[in-house]
Amino acid sequence: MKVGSGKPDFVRAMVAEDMKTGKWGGRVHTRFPPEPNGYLHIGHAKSICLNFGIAAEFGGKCNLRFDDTNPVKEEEEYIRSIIEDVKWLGFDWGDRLCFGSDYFEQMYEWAEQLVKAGKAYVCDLNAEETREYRGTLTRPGEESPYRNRSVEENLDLFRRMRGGEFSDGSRTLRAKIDMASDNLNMRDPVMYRILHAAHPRTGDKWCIYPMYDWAHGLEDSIEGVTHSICTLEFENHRPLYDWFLDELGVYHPQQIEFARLNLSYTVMSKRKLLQLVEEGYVKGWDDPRLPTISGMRRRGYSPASIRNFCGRIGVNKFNSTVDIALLEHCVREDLNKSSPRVMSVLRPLKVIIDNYPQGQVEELKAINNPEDASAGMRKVPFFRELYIEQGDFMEEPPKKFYRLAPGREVRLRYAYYITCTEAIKDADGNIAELHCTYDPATRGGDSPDGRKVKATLHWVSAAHALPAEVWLYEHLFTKENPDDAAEGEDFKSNLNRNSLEVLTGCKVEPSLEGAAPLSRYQFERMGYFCVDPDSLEKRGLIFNRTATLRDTWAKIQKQQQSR
RNA sequence: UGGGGAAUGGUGUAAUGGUAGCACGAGUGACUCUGGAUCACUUAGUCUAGGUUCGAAUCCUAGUUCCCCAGCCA
Repeated sequence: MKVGSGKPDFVRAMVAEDMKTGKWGGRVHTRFPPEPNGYLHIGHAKSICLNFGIAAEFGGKCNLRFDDTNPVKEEEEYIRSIIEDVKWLGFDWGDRLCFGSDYFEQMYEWAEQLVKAGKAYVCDLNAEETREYRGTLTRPGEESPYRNRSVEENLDLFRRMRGGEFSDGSRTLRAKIDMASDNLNMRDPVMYRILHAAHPRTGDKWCIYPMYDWAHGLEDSIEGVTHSICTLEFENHRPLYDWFLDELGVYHPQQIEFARLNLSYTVMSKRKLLQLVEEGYVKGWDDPRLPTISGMRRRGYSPASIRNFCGRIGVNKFNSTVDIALLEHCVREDLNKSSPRVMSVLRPLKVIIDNYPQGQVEELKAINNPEDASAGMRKVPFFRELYIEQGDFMEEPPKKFYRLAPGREVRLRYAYYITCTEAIKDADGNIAELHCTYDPATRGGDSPDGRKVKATLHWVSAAHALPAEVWLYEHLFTKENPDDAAEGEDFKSNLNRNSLEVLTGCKVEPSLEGAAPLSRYQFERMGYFCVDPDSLEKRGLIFNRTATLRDTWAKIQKQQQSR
């Protein structure tokens, strides 16, 4: 599957160069290595598209690998969701579903090898002492008093660590590198810590667990990865990645770092997403307002639109924030071509066609998708009583308002021209219903006398419409950069209070009867909507708004108001 | 103030010594049975200062700004 568009980014250029020089024997093997401690988000999608995309483009392979080396943070549920999300995005790892934990035994043997070579030692410093000995950014560290234990003692202690003799945090296995290194990662990094915790996959077999720096390169090496693509913050870790593999003398992949994705008006860090979920600011990991893959799926994003987005944003080595408008553009672009049109009234206003025969029903032909002739036609019922959108009528229309008003004629899409004769108000002075007349000669929506109208409205038959609930979403945050908060406040203070608006009493076209969960539609003139998975079991039809359509009138209104 | 990275329109990205291009956004207009879509046009950029060169986003020097690193997280 071709994911990228146009010119190769610097990673692809590197891979292409390696193919030319035969560095890896003509092989390309990447991996997507999530830690199962949260749900995947659009930032991960960038990495997924990069890794799987490169493999596909160069005739290579890409593994899905869980970097599950920390049992206290990782859960089965996350593994399940990650598998589902990567698959949904359209990628295939074949039989290469891998787990770092499957290599624990091999990693342990390699650790013993380093101990025997005098390159690793058991250290009795606790966490706080370790930190003190490490020094600071500008001051070199000091060597641990346990640094020069004999190989025999280290081996004995390390085996007893594995055997469960010692308590959590009481000892570590450390690489013996250089406490004076400018790179803090090289100041005798911890390889193993003691953690008497059950692991989702290995149960209680282990009470020592490998650290990322020790484990990751080994996982890549074992799997025969050629290009180990990770994010920028690991650039400082590459010397360590290389050191372990070199000291072991094993197959040595190349680590390449790229910048993670930032998106305006949202947050991407797992920590912040977890906080929003746990503290109830959103309804769960799959809340449609979240940039999680599951949230976007529920919102109505298509896998193709996400892949397309990832191909457009590029890959680089500097931090940047992509305008969320580009993401929205990508969904609209895809959904415009693929989604069936339907007429739904979100905020209904009753219309009575006074001169339309009582009890009569006509089935009018409507086009399912003007962008796709193969989508065919459908019938929509027309009736004496209808609903139109409240916003499509104004008693005193301002300039540039083309829609219905007293005495004005408009077209009902695929139906008739109607003219408003009277607006009935309720006790509070709100418009309660409209009386109109229709012109029978305009059946289907065209006037034989060539008469033009300025507006075409969507509508539903009051007798046939289905009730529905529609959830409208706006950006989760009011600020482009949610972290831009006042003194003493954090990103949560920038949460958009209007990010969700629940509309009840909506009226949707009868053809939507039994619409499948997650199916996507364009509600004409209103936007793209997706059937919420909770729909059927709970309160009947529920739709999530994926994106609005471009709304020229809303723009004019805004301009008029700001004047 | 140690080390490692990086700077191109509002935003994201091309141009590897030879016309600064594309996309999103914004604006204007055309068209339209979705004020949708589509199409056309416009807008706006090489971090700064020197230098090399016929010619610099690209090479050199100095500076500025931003990001990452002091978890027994990944």
